[in-house]
Amino acid sequence: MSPDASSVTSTSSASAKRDLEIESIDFFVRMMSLLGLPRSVGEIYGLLYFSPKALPMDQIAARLDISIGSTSQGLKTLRSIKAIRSAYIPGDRRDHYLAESEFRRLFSTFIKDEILPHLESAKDRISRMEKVLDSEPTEEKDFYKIRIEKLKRLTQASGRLLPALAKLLKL
Amino acid sequence: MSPDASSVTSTSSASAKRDLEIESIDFFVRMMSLLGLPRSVGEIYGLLYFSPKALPMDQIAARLDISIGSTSQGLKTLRSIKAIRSAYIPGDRRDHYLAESEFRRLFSTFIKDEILPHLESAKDRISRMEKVLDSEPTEEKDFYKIRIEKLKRLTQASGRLLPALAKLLKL
DNA sequence: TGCTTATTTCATTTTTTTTTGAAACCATTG
DNA sequence: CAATGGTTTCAAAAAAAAATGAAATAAGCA
Repeated sequence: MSPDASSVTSTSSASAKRDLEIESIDFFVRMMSLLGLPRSVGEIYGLLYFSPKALPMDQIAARLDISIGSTSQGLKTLRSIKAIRSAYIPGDRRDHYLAESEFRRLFSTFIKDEILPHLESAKDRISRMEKVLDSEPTEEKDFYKIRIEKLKRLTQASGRLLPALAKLLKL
Repeated sequence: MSPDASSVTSTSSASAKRDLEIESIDFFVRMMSLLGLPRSVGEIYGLLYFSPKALPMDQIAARLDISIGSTSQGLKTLRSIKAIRSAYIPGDRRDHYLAESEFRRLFSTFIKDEILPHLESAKDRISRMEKVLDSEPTEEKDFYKIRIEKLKRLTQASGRLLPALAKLLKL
């Protein structure tokens, strides 16, 4: 029964805002978990996405009822994938955060940072495989050759497709 | 120094095969974890991918040194995403498994089974948001309207792009 | 410079996910 | 139709991932 300490600044329905907020948080928690990011990261982004004003860390933690440790970590992650940016609020020492609403760019960053590096190391691995196969006389050489060839094509195709996709999303 | 109990059926270098196997397992463990699938699933697929002959469950478990419980579970997962198929070996009661080498199809299945359903529920959620926004007079209505609009565009774009991508991969 | 407030870091705890191993179940065959 | 071999299931254990909370650090202000 304690009154909500957070600022109720408007005369308009707080519950409508809350409803939207909750749907948004729910939406992004799922979305982020699809990208393998922890729940707290989705919660933070979801909250910021439907917040008309930039929010400082302590308010984010309070509204979501998570620790400031998680919040700090989550904000760090979101900064690293450029999903949020901080806004300067005069007369307030705290950093204030806004969601980068162009969510598609986020995917693009994700592809670039999380997927493409794996592809790079895949290329190295395939070279190693080819070297092994050449170096020793192995039965079923054809079988192995074909499999390696298929892996190679897969990584090449991805190496072309993903950057194209990333570019497409950035627009 | 104990002799390897697993079948050494050929005169060709077993170590070359082993090397390829290890690289393959390593490769697919990473790949599958990118899709959020457990390590054991990647291991099994990696082993099968570079196995010229179909392997029964107990041999898979033995080679990977994992429990038959994990193996059974992993095979079930791989079957569900059509990443493997079983081959009938006359005179042997055990099921034998082969990797479906067209790995791209696997992505396609993944998109269809794991991502598109989320998109469906996202549409419902957005309708709910619109209803909330219409029902109550809220300040910053424009802000919320724009955000909902952006979400809508995102899901619509994905709803078009992903099936197209899935089709492309299936070829 | 020292004081205060904000933020980060990180060891510990909690939660979630994955693996194990044994029992239950199934299916073939002698 | 029992016995054997193969597979699945699932409760418990182990491992991995995430969240907490408090100490360390940084950063603005008097």
